[in-house]
Amino acid sequence: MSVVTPVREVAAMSTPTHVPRVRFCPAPSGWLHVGGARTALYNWLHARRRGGAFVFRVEDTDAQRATDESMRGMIDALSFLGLTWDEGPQVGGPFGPYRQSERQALYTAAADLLLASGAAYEAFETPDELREQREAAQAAGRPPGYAGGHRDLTDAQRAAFRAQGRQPVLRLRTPDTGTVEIDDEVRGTVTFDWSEIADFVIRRADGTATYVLANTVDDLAMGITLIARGEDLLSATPRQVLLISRLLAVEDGTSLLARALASAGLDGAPAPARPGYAHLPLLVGDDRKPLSKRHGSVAIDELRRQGFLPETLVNFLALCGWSYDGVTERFTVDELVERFSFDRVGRNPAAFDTDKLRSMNGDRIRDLPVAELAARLEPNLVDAGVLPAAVTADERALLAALTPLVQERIQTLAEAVDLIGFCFADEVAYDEQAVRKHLKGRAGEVLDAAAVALAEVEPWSDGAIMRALDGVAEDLGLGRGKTFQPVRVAVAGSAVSPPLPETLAVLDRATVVDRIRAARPLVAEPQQA
RNA sequence: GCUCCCGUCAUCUAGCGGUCUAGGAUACCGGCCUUUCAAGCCGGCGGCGCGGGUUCGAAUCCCGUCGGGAGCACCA
Repeated sequence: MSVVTPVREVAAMSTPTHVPRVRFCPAPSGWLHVGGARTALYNWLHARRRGGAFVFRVEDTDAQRATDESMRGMIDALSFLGLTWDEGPQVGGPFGPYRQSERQALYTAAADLLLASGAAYEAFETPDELREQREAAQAAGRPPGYAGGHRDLTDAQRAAFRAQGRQPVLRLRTPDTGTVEIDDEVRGTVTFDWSEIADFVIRRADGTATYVLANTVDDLAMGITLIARGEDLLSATPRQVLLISRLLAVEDGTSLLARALASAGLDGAPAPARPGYAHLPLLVGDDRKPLSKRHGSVAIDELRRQGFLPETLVNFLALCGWSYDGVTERFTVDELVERFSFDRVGRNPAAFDTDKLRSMNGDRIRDLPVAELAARLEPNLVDAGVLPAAVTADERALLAALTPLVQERIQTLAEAVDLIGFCFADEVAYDEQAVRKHLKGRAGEVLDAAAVALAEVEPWSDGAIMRALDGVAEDLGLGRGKTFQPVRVAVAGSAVSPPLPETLAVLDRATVVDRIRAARPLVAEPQQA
């Protein structure tokens, strides 16, 4: 399906709201965490549902923080989740480039035009002076925002500042009176007083664009119809709304934005319109504080490494702030696309509940076809060093046989490592506690008898092994607990493993018998013989 | 300090004036099952922040209050 052409047709009909264009625009610093992924997901879902376009734009205007590594991480994480973008890095699109570092000429042109039109003005305060003003204002109980000191400088004053070697920033003039109403798809109408909103910087002294400018210009230039982002940006919205008005202001038949686009030699959306808004509730940690590294794993890549399935993550993230009917919690991606809408998004912040995530992941693991699960387990076992990078056919066959045994015992793929790692190891790593607890008393007799019984049992199958072990138990007059556990510890090194007969059956008889004999000396004999 | 947002079990959430002695899920507790660990099944614990209104009737509407969060940057 083409996601680009319809926009032009729609623009021609001047009803741009029919085909939504949404975007996800992270700053490439750090990793994609669950909050960002949730924002990306909601946007993606919205675009997919209405046959619109999902635009991925990289906001790397702050060269200090942006890194290529982070950029790759974002791309990998989105790809892992299956959130494919229609326009953006790697795939291009009609309104590129999609990295803001490559669009500076556009912001410069827009800022120049804003200055020429009188919407913006030059301010010469240094960062230190602004900090002092802010502190003084705070101390006096006044709002800390810019007070408008350089709003109405004369040419002579500006020249004097320049003569001192100062470089000005550009500030946008905000109204002194009146209100702005923001019509938000999740919050309804939110009203702000213009008097609360100070003149803000759109271009830094070094000539680069700030977030508000770059972000607003690009949303317009790229024909974005709905801006869905975190609630933390709600109070920045009036400034963007104002900037949008200034950018869309028409003079001599062309908008300021169109002129900026032309002078930068870039293509923009044919008929940019004022985008709508949807401010998503914050995703917080289990302590109700904003998510950070302290909250364990909140990076998508880390969750992937731990063995969370992308379909679980997508399902779970969808539920972090959105609900369908309050009862249904299990959704396929297609069902989400079909059902998602911003009007079902809640307004209160959601805590990221790892326990529930694990539970949902376990459910999905259990529902996977065995062969599929085995295939997904493999890379995790390789990462953990249980399997070599080049997995042999034998190892793969063993994994396939083991997979049904772990399927209902793990919540994450990584948990399989502890459960069946011993099956692939050359040597058993004995858990000290397990040895102390189970290799004592009559365990020696059990191991001796089990070694003999298992060396002879025919066929080498779980049923026959079960009967052999039961025979040992009966001969010694012990229960299954007292017989199975010593054998389990001898073979697995641990008191916890998948069901014993089934597990032994998939291993070589020789391996099993050897391990039982090798463990024999570990048994602590009773003090009195 | 100012502005804005939010407030149902520990957690996520349903609820849009009567069907709510507030429903579901996770976690937790107990039982069944049982060779360990799980899974599964059954049962249990547990909540409308508070105070005023409006109304025959309020978790639902209004006001206040308290609490939490975000923003007020030459960061995004």
